Amino acid sequence: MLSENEQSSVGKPTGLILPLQRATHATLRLLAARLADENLTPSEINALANLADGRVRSVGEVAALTGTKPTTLTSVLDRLSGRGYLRRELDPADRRSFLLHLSPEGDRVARLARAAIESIEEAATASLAQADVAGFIKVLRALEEVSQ
Amino acid sequence: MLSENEQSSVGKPTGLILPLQRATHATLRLLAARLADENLTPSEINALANLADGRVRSVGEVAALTGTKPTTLTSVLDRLSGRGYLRRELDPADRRSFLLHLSPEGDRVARLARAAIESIEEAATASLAQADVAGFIKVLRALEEVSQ
DNA sequence: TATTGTTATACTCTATAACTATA
DNA sequence: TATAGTTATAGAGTATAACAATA
Repeated sequence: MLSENEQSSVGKPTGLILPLQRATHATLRLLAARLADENLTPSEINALANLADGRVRSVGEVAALTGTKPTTLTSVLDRLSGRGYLRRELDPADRRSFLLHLSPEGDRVARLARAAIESIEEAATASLAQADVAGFIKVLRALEEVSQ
Repeated sequence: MLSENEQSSVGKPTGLILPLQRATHATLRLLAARLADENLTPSEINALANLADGRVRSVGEVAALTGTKPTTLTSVLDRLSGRGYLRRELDPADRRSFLLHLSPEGDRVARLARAAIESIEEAATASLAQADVAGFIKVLRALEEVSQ
């Protein structure tokens, strides 16, 4: 008899994507709850967290980092911009493109988002081996790669 | 000087949740594209795939498996039911609860969804070690657990 | 001609609150 | 009283097509 994780023959990788979506939903909800004071939606958190390192990025770059399309980002950026968290500035090097600049207040919230994310990550991986985390990242990258 | 992925002290697990969301977006889109003939949304695919093993489940159970709330599922189930893919049947053991039964056609589509998922999983993990996949699952479970 | 990003548009996703039926 | 699930409602997420500006 085989256990649930070794169902069939050799290393059949069943049950990666469904748990992936489940975990994404769960972490998204927790994240929004932890940041309830800032009243941020998952997409807003995601966008801010991807700008939290202080680097200026274009809309397209943030779209790629969040895994969405520029068109999806527009309304998110509108809201963040409306709150004064960031502003769009024409890229002098390519005037079709906008560079996203965080305001000091936006930077504060972005750091908060990043900290909340790291706190969850640390809690989750505290009792796991480094090799497991490394495997996690490898599989994630592979899933991304085949999904391009 | 430290690289971006080793910012602070020891094995700080930075960069799990952001890539998680990115990979989720990417796989969701690929999945919908692969199943374009069936015209299914990500949530419909997710629900069906979680019923594809032929087991009868309640709305609440599928909600837990997909990582959403029952209220979110209602419209998804309405659409699937409207297409004749499943029907809600009162649970005789608890008449507040509905059991979800796939029709033969629903079962066909659910298997298709499951197969598409497995195909992506196999492509992604083909060149990875079993230990990496095992680590992936462990981290996923841990993230879910701390996010309850 | 091709690309960046927005606008217009159309659905889907998501959840809270209120409700019904059952436990 | 508590729980399962729906309905009503409101807003956020998602993408395609059309467009303007720039490359």
